[in-house]
Amino acid sequence: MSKRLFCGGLAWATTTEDLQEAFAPFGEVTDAKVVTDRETGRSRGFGFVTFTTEEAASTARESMDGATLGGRTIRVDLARERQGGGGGGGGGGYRR
DNA sequence: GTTGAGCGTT
Repeated sequence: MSKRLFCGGLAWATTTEDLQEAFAPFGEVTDAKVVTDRETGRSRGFGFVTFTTEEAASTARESMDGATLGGRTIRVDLARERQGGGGGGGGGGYRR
């Protein structure tokens, strides 16, 4: 099981390793990903980080939300579930 | 060579 966090407001230069390195000290990051445009390869300015425990995820969220990374203040929140079904929680209820 | 709230491609 793992907890996922959504990271927004990232600088265009922020990459997956930057996220992984930035969240690593808060817990064991099993997966990190900065969403880049599939066609241009440029960063979309947001990404996701997966932790092994919600405790690490919570600590990272409380510590990194509003923090500065790559020169820009980033936003950290509970990520939503891509697999339809779950959804809810985090940034705000929204259905798709 | 740009943009700035958000929730991702295999």
